[in-house]
Amino acid sequence: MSLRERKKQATREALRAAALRLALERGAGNVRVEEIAEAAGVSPRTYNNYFPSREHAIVAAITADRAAHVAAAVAARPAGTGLGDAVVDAVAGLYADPGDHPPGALLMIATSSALRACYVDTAAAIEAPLADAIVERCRGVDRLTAEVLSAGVGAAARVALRQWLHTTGAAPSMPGFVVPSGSLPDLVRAALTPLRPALDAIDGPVTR
Amino acid sequence: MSLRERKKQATREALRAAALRLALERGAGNVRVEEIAEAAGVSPRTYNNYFPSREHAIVAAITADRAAHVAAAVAARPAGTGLGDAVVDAVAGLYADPGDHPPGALLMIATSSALRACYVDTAAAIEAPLADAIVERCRGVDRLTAEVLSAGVGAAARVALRQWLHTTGAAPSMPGFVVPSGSLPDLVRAALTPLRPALDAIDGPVTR
DNA sequence: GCAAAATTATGCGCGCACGCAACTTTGCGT
DNA sequence: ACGCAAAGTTGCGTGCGCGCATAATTTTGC
Repeated sequence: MSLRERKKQATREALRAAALRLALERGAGNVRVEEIAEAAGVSPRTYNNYFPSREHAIVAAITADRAAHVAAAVAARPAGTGLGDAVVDAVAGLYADPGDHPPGALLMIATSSALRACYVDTAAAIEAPLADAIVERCRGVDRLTAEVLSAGVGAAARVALRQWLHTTGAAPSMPGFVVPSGSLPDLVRAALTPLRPALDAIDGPVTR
Repeated sequence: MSLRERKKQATREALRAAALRLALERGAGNVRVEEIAEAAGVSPRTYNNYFPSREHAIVAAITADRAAHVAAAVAARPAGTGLGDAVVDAVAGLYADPGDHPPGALLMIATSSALRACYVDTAAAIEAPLADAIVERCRGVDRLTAEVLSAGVGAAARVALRQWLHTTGAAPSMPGFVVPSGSLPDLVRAALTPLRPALDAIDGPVTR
């Protein structure tokens, strides 16, 4: 990897880290782009060369590179597995890994509506690679079908995310008291279930 | 209806009309919010009390109230019809009606990337009423399933819209030369087809 | 009718996103 | 080692979205 790309990734990571740290320190709404940029040792203008909005850097510190994982996870399933099982396991697995998130991060995201919207939208990032993974796995399907199914999966994930964040963060009256109300992976699985007939109709229309 | 609501609707309509007219006259990118507001006889600040962004007023002049139509269209299908037929017909019917759009309007939307994104996002507006219509029609389904299915339908519509706008507007080299590349309703139907197994699995799991 | 209450319109200010035009750094061939 | 083209960074200016406080307008209660 060239020096250029290493520097870019270093800057991106520095911005992510600075954004998350500052947001945790003083609350999501009290962080200016200028401050994030300064903490990362970079110009305010440069910040928007890396992230399209103020919230994206904070959320990116948590979601990092989900997109790449999905495609790999779908491709990693044994060839005998049905599309439904492969996709559901892959997507649910995305949200099963706790990662190294600072404990208050998800709570903060659930609290701020702007961050919620941004976090929910990250589910859209899995659609394109998922479509590629589907056409790669099931050669018979056309492009439109693959895109519709992956968009449907993304939409279901968004519904699950939204519901989870809503029930999790909806406790403004008593701060510090948060009930996860069920694990996220289970909620994602439940949200994906109504789509399984559509998924399963692809690769195994006669296998039953 | 009270005087207040009538005035509000009049203002909203005036803003829509002014936005569309100005955008058609001098191009989508050469219209400032201030000008739209002035043409509608209202303060610039008031504009953003009616529309959240500059593009929304323009797009709203075309899409108007799609959301209400979907719920009505789904509910209007005979009770014997399956959920799949009802939803597909209702959504496809939305885009079949040519309406009274000025001829260049859709071309303009297809040309500007910002307007494209905004127009595609309007498909999300049908999700909430569609979810309501689904729980209304099929009493057995839980809320999560209805929301996931309607979100999937909205996602499929977005894919269709995006593809249609892409193939329609992708002719920057030869302006004025536009091939619709197939009717939008047919494309919507095609995009909804992969989801039919999921839709049909709801109300008629034993009817086959 | 009229004054209080509720709702809406407006002005102001701030921060953000981004196009544009310099300027600086990096990669690469000679 | 040198220089040039490509890529990245920065400052500047503009328009936008919106929170907030205030004025104008409609509705309500009497």
